[in-house]
Amino acid sequence: MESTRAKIITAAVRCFRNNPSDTLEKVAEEAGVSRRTLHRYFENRDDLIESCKNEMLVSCNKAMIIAYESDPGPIKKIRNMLFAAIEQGANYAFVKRIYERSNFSDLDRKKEFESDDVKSKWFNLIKDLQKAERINTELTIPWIFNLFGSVIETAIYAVESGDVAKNDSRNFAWISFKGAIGLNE
Amino acid sequence: MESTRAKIITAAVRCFRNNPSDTLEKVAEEAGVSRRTLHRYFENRDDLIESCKNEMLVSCNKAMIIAYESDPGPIKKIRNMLFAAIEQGANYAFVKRIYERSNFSDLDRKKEFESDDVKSKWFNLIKDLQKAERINTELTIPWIFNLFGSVIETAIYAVESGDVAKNDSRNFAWISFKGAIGLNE
DNA sequence: GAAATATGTCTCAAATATGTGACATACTAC
DNA sequence: GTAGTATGTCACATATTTGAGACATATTTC
Repeated sequence: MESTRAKIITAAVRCFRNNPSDTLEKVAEEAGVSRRTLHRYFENRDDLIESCKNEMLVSCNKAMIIAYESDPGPIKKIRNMLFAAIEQGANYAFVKRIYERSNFSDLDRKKEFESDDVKSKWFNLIKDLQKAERINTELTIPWIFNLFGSVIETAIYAVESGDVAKNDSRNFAWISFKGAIGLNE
Repeated sequence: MESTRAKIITAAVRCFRNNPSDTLEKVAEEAGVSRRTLHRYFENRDDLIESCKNEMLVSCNKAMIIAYESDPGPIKKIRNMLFAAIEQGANYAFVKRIYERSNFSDLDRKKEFESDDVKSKWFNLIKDLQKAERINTELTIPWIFNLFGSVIETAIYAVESGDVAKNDSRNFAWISFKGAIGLNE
């Protein structure tokens, strides 16, 4: 059974993702605990958000590292990382939004995130494919990185909104991402 | 010279886009007016947000209709609509986020937006291209629609974050979108 | 089943955000 | 320059959100 702490974090991620100003009352309700209990685990709002960031970052990184290592081929690696991120759903979306919104006080953390193992692995894969002219050489790597995140977010959102069936979504995402960077598998 | 009302709306769009719970104090400051003045133009927070929605919707729709009509060719129409949306920048991003976040009370408006002229024009363009097998037939139209919005948002964000130069951004967006839907120009 | 731990309920104080009135000042039109 | 309009400043009432204490109740552990 999920710990109370974990339940609260899951609830907070769901809430804050839509609306970063949801009240702690609502988060507690969503988690099925009282607000008083929430305060026993998290001193204040910032503490809660900080905890969400950390946990989600760990969760996403772990999933993507596993995906990275699941196949020796660079293209399969990238595909599986895409799938893993989509599978993370709300977790991934939360991290992405948080860093989009990040202000100066978050810059250190952002740098930390950016210099992260997973990201550099991903960068190297793309760099090599571009060097080998397997993908479009007009596009810059930062653009491709942003695009990768967007396609993932689109896939997550498309399912949540009911626009696209869950099974279709990850396939569409891969087809679209491949095409977008000019990759012929 | 921009009217005070317009200044406030512009500021509100910028603020609420990052953080929908920014205080009215901050919006006023961003607009360079006092909070008291803000309240003279907008009864309350809801009134302000409602006004932002309306104005941004009008602004985006107008820009995209002009783009639509700027060229007889369907592909150029789509490309120019993409460019127009990117050009709208914060305006477009605000509208997109608002509707992603929309709850039940917004559903009517959302439907209104969805049945909108611009969207149906866009849908028909894509539908025709797909029927003519000019673009990938595996992908569904709702997916392509979501993707279109994401690519636009990516282009806007990539410039704002400094990752990609402004001139590159819209070209990258078009290259990527074309590729993503399998369009050969 | 007793002790320890976790959670809920009720309560309250402090902080923050909001809406508005009263009046001063700046700007515009004529 | 004067009337009229727009805006700023200050003050204040109200509502909301937050954080925590005191104590009851439930759950776990031994």
